[in-house]
Amino acid sequence: MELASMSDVARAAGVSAATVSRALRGEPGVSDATRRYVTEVAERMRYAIARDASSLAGGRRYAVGVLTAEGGRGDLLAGAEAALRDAGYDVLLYVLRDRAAFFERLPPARRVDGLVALGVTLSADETGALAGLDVPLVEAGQDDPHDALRVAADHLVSLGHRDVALVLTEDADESYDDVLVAAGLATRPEWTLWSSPTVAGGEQAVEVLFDGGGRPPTAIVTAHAAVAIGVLLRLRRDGRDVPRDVSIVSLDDCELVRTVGVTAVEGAWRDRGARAATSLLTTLGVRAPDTAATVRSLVGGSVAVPGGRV
Amino acid sequence: MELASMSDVARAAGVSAATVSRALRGEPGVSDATRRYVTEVAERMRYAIARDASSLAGGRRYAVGVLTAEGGRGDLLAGAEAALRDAGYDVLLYVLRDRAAFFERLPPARRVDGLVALGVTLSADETGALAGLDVPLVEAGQDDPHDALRVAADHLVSLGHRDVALVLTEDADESYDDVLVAAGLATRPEWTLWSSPTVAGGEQAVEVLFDGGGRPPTAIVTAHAAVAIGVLLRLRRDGRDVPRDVSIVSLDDCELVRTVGVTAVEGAWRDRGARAATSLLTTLGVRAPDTAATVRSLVGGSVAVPGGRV
DNA sequence: CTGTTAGCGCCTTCAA
DNA sequence: TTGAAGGCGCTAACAG
Repeated sequence: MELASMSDVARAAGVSAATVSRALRGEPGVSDATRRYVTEVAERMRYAIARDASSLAGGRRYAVGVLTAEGGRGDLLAGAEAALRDAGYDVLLYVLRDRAAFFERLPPARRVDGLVALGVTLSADETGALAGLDVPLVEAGQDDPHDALRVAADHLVSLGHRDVALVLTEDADESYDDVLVAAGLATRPEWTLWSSPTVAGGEQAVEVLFDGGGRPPTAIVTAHAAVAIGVLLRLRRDGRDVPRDVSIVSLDDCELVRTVGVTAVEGAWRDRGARAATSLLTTLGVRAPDTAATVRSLVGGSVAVPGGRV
Repeated sequence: MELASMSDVARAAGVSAATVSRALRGEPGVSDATRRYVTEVAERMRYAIARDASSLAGGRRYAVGVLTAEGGRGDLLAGAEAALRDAGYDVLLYVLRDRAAFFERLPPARRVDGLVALGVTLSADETGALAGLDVPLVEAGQDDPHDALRVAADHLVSLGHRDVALVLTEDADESYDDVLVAAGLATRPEWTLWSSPTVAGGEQAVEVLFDGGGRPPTAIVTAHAAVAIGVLLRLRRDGRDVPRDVSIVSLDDCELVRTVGVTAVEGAWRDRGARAATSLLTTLGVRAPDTAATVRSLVGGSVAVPGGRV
């Protein structure tokens, strides 16, 4: 038993293939009754369109290529995939290993309608090579976590925290303090630190925050997951209880922080991927389904009211 | 300037399209000279085959669908992608979110030559639904980490460890002890534990290993990354130095353990993904490139000679 | 609103 | 060893 083709459906429905095509794609020029009937017949026959043929005839491929780095973030990818699939696009995955070879051979050539680069920073030459494919390209990854910080700050404030320290990684700027201020928090210069995006960076940040003579914060927000882990480890080693003595929030949500139990702002990375995909879809003229629905909330157990019990 | 099509190449080379097709695909029936010339012309024109047309005409799609779970392992995916791409196959990514909808609508229908399920356990019904696609399916994820344990055990033995404890997760069986024996280690019943695949599980394992009256091990091997983290945290909290007092090896290599600095057996997950893909390719009749080249070694800093300094 | 007619770019017979 | 012809399943003009 072969899979049903469009002409099979047409025959079964007693119409022409063109009508089936129009009906199924929601094209105008088909009566409601016909469209309904054809749709029903197609479903009953479990008809699945042959994209190859469709692409060949229509010129559009209904596929986008997603470029990721080896060891890239899975949630970035998942977010993009979700948005693309919801829009009816196939997702061709390209994991960049041998970059030179990739940009030389350009495997996505003639295979995709657009490209999304997720968490890979493209050089000018590489961007130029991709331009040869003659399809739109969207890059994601340079986005900043202001939104996530907003969520975290609001939550901490609602719990009564007033003394919140911020451990940023190198690519951040002072504008993050503004978010804290907007949330109703007082900022202090010594509570905004920069560290390397590593566990060691987090450990050092704790030293700075608690060794100086100043008042120690009741909560620490980190921009990077590894830093959050470092903060946690150092606080514990110093005999401080998390979250009783100090709360921790990671703006960077990943398997790592979840497993260790650090509270993180959820969905930030998924969002980025989805936004990139949506942006590309818009360029492609597709009215992309709303992405705003992504949940952004806190998960984890490293946050409590300041100085008290949970 | 449009992209060159096969007939463009044919015209430029002064041959028929059929000859170009045969030459480029390595089909027999073309003189060496012609093949070389055609290949050269195609390269010069930067010809890229239109897969849509190729699939339509040839019946094979040169694409396989990869099913992954949301939040699935990136390295499993990367391993599969590498193997598939090396074999000239496109990789269609399907992140399973709404499983019911996925198996009802079956988006890969008529789009792939085969399916690889990575880290998703398929129910009988789901497998049945996929069978309707009439393409081969390979699942990966149930593989066991005996190989990784072998690497870890050999390394620990070479450092002089004799007392090695094993913290397995629920899906493991006693056969792991055999690997330790083969590596020249003495096993003891109380040194083989089962725990939940969580940080808490690792912490509890340490309690059991060190609170009992028996001799404590000098090294702990865990099958799961989160467990390794738990072991590390608990040992530290108990005032034991890692790796001076106790070495830790995680058979499960991931961002998590690397970031925290736990030694892990590298490449295990990549390998699984690649093996699954290779297996599928074999089913598809493709002589898959050798995957054995994947490095399997130890990375990280949580291992030292027993009882001594590094 | 619906059907008919041509291809889309390639692979696969079949002849030469 | 090569070329010519047909068709894969669908969409996009055209007619009705």
